[in-house]
Amino acid sequence: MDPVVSGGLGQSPLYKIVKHRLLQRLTAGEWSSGEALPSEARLAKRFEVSIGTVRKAIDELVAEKILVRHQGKGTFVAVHNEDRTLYYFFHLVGPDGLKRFPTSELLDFGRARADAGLAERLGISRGAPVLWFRNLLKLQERPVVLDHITVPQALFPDLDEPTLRHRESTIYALYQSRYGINVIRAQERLRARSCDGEAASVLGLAPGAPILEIHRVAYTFNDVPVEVRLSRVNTEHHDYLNDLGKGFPR
Amino acid sequence: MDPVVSGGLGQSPLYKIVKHRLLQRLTAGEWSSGEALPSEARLAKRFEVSIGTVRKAIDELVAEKILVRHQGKGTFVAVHNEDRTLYYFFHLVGPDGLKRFPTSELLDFGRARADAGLAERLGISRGAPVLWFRNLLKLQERPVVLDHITVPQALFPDLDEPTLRHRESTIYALYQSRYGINVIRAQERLRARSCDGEAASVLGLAPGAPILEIHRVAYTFNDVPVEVRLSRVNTEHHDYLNDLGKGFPR
DNA sequence: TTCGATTTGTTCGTATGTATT
DNA sequence: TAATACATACGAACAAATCGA
Repeated sequence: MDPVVSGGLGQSPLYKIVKHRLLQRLTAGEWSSGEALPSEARLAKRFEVSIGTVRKAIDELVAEKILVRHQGKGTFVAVHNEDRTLYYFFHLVGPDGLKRFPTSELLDFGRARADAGLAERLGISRGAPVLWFRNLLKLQERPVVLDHITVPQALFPDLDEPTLRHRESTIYALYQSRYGINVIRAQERLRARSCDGEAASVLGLAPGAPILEIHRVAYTFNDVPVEVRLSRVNTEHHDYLNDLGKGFPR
Repeated sequence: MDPVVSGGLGQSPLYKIVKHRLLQRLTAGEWSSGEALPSEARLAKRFEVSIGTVRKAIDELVAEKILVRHQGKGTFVAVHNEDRTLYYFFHLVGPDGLKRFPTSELLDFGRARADAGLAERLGISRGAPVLWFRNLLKLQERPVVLDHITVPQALFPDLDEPTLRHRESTIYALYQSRYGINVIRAQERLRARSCDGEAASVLGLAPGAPILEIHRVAYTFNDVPVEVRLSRVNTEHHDYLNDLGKGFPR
């Protein structure tokens, strides 16, 4: 049952197969975040292909921000701690158009079971245990985002309130460093809604004021969902910035 | 003043120089939209580089959706008429998550002069003549988006109301086919706001209802701005869909 | 239908340049 | 300085898709 022969990618080009095998090793945790992969020459030997074929496979993984190359040093598993990836899933900017690092405050933490909708979005069974928590993001002292985040218990066995509260970096960096889960993709759906009373008071808005709602599902390798998140954003003083046509070199 | 030697890219790799020269020819209109470029072998001869170097230059232009390759046929200037690019700048989906082609209705058309803010965003001088028009988009008979669009007069010399009203495809396809202007990139800033009375009536909402405001600046080659657009979106029944981490192959 | 010419796609190999340690 | 690693550039051969004779 070698995926090279049987898997979903029957008659694929060699470099796609190499890419797939690299993804498998990555998923299996052979190289953890921040760690260097073997050199291209070594990988070429291991997979018994030319170095150019390995490069082409890595090219795509770099384009997908799963790997990072450094000339003279090596190829590394992308880390969510670094400037390059830190703002990859964070789109809010002030009037000046610059992204700033938000401060984060954990509000609640709890356990529950997945209802039908949640189960479908998380790819788990109905009634499966989940963890949820609410998080408040502030930009320049001003409360801006109220997040309600839900994850499958199974993927984050020992995740609890103090772990979340005392984390060092972003939530996705925690997923990565502590649970080996790499968020590499997300789908967001944005809409304008009226603010309910509680969110209003947290965000410093009048009840009924317009807010931006963002429903996000975050995925790891192979499109496996790992998190569902509802963000409610006060867009009085900040915008959601979206660059179209910038997912390319330089 | 050959950019290879002097231009902004002094000591660049060869393939970057080839890419830059291709962009120049594109801007100069040597190949118009939908047209085929010379074969890679011919381009390699013309630029006196290897075919691999030409391929690497074209690779990036394809990643930027400026060119499209078809095995066995050739390399073509991307056209905004096709499914692949049609929805590139259109992000609204219904509850099912599927994009549908909107119907478009021109509401107003007029001429004005650029104020300070507009001049800055369009990269023109204050007081320069501009054209503006409002456009209503409907999805499944329902009015969803009210666009207020402003462009520099200079780039669209003979653009008038009937031309806009009787266009065959999208607005960007018109820019491309009639004025040779390729919109390849845009920056959008989204926020939630309350709806003013007029927009409310056009969009079938109560005055003061929350709407999604999208401020867009659209760019052509070399980051030259060509259009400023304010979209007001009724997100009662439609979402703005944003895929993060999908700007890559397959 | 078949065949051949053309064009892009894949794979290999090699040499050299540049950054890091 | 030397060794290592990625980056660039070249060339060759064959595969796969397309199109017209």
